[in-house]
Amino acid sequence: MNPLKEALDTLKDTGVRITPQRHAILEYLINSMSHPTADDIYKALEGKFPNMSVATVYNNLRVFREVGLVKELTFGDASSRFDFVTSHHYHVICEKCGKIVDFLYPGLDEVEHLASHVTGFKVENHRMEIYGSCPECASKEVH
Amino acid sequence: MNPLKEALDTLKDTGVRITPQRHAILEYLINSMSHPTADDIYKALEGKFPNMSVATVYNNLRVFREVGLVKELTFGDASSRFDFVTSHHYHVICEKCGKIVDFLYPGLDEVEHLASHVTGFKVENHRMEIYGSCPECASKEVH
DNA sequence: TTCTTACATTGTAATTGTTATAATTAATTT
DNA sequence: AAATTAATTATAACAATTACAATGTAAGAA
Ligand SMILES: [Mn+2]
Ligand SMILES: [Mn+2]
Ligand SMILES: [Zn+2]
Ligand SMILES: [Zn+2]
Repeated sequence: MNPLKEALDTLKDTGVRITPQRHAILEYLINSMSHPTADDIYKALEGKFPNMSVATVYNNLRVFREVGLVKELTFGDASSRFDFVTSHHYHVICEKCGKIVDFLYPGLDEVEHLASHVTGFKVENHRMEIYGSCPECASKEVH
Repeated sequence: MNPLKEALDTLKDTGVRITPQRHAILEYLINSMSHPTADDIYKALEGKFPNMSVATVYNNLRVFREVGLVKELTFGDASSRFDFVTSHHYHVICEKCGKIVDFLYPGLDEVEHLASHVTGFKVENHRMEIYGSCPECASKEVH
């Protein structure tokens, strides 16, 4: 089944109304294959929805996050980015141009276990990102 | 040698003037043994420096970051936290009360290597945090 | 010392991403 | 259809941070 249809089913199951705006935001998240900001989405859809409020984008991204359809990525400096949730993965980020690349890695269970053991925390999850220069930016560096 | 003295030497070596405000901010960062926000520092020092501007705190934290004395920690939602740099470590964070605990773990070199291999990035560093409930909050949960 | 210049601090305004609020519109239930 | 509930819109508010201009301070040259 295609991911959009599946996402819409999730909304239906959790009693969240499927509005044209929500449909469009989901569709954009899935098709863009990137990690857009709320503003990216807002701008991308202003052709189709000239009257949509930026608050609607934020509201709906929060709704999607709450039902587990999207993951919010927060990289310190700038604004949040949103990732349509497929399988669990990490991100490799270019510090020069900001490019974000998905990166699969088998879960770091051992780290979570050790952290729990050492600190006494009930560990739920973790985040990890890898930073560096993408091939394009790295090649520009050496000139 | 004590860390404050060492930090002041670093400033001297890099040609950064040691002002009373800078001295006090560094001292607070080292002695508090925590991960304060800029505002925490500002409030903690307003007794000693009633006229210090919040801009001064931000300016100097940036200076300290640039010369490698402090690390800025950005956890999405709230404001940045600042960590006086000692040895490399990770953080375990309570999602209930916000407590932050240092956590030592041998470097995840393997992850960096694989990421570099798979994406072609020139990998520089990574970040990782572990999330869960601290012992106090976890015990409150089960009631 | 006095003059000069560079750096630092202060107070405040501006900026940015995000959220809150109230009014309006749309969808669902009765 | 009427009533109820949820969603959207427009705009104001907010909080963290930065920019800016004016003032203050310290080191170096004369
Ligand atoms: Mn991703
Ligand atoms: Mn720490
Ligand atoms: Zn790049
Ligand atoms: Zn806690």
